[in-house]
Amino acid sequence: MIERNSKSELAQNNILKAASDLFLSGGVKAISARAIAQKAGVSTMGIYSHFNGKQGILDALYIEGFELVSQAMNVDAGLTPLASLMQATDQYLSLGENYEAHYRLIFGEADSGYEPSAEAKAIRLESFGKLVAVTSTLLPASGAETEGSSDERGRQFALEIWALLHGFVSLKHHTLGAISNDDSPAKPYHWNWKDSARAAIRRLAASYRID
Amino acid sequence: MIERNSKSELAQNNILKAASDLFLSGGVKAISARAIAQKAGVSTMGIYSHFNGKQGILDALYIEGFELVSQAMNVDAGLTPLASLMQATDQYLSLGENYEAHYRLIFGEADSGYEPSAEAKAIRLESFGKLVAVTSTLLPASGAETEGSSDERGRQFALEIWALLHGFVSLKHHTLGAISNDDSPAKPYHWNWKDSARAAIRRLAASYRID
DNA sequence: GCTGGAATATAACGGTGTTATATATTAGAA
DNA sequence: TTCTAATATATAACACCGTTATATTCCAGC
Repeated sequence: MIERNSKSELAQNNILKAASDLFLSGGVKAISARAIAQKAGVSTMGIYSHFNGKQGILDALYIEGFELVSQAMNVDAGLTPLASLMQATDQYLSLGENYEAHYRLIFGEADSGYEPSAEAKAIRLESFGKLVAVTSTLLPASGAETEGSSDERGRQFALEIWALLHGFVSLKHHTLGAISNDDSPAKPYHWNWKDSARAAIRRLAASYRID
Repeated sequence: MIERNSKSELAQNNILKAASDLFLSGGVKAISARAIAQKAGVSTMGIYSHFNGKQGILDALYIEGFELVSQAMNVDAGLTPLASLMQATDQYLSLGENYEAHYRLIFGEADSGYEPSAEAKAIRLESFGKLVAVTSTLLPASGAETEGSSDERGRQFALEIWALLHGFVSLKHHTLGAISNDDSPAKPYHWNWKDSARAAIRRLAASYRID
């Protein structure tokens, strides 16, 4: 029984590792069922018996991606609210760069036909819940009645943070990649997209009176 | 000569109209070469002789999308800077909803293998240039030296506007769609993603002292 | 009317996701 | 230990995809 589970689990682990490796190096185009099966040393039917086909493979990678997003929210203890926010910002921007394949999958830029499973959707909702919880602790106590309940204010803040950061990462992938000059000052505008994103986050923090 | 050009142009127009119609109703999955050819009444070879294949079809749709983005920046004359900004905001958010297929294509959520042609990239750069020009006119005169040149300040503002709006539209497509309640108050959080985006833009405008 | 270039139609290529079918493996019961 | 049934696997095949080779048709110009 143990040996049988080990063999089946071994096949599953081999398949997922093969999928992750191919995905990190070549993106979604690199993870055909045939390519994964060949790299994992199984038959294409194994992708279906162990993982519900491409759907299961993409779900697993999607969940990996949201685990990375959750990890980006972990900051050092003892920092000021602004320092915490800036550290999480840098971690998120680096995620968008260093795990580009996972990032693109999360935001639908990998396989337009992919629809996350219920389990995968639950994990992304958890990620958003964690974001709301973490960013709410950064907000100063609110006094003004017009700003709505602290729950609503916390969620609006979380949304603005995420929309702004994701906006920069996505624009970097599709529009600004041609004009960002992380490495080359010869490009037209001569600016750094990450510094631009950091400045935007600082301005947002100031508008919420975080310092 | 005229009749022959008309016939060739007729074929091109039929192909592009077929592609746009299928794209608007079914997204990128609906625009296979065979489906477009059948709907346009030509052979698949016609997609290649008139349009350089799928590349040319996607380029044409991509350009349509950026034309829509540029149109979203056209606002009524005589408005205050803040009213102009809010009108453009509403137009952009509606674009993300009503032309979802085009919007997804622009931001790489349609066909991960698609790389815009040089012509298409030039048109998107024009779009960004227009955004910078339009939003710069909304900024009050800057006095503080620490805020950088007015060109840099204008571009940073344009980027923040676009990152924020695109961030909201993209999150709506992929994460917040499950929790937005445009139509149904039964969903968990009971809020309106567009109102949230508007509030974020107002806050950003205030931080740039636009009113 | 003929010729050559352009356009078109069709079938085929090599890829994809998926699975039907045959075969191999293995656990459990007798 | 043997047999059976369930599970897993390997292979080939299906239908679809983007693309194009090849044959045929159309048409402009001489």
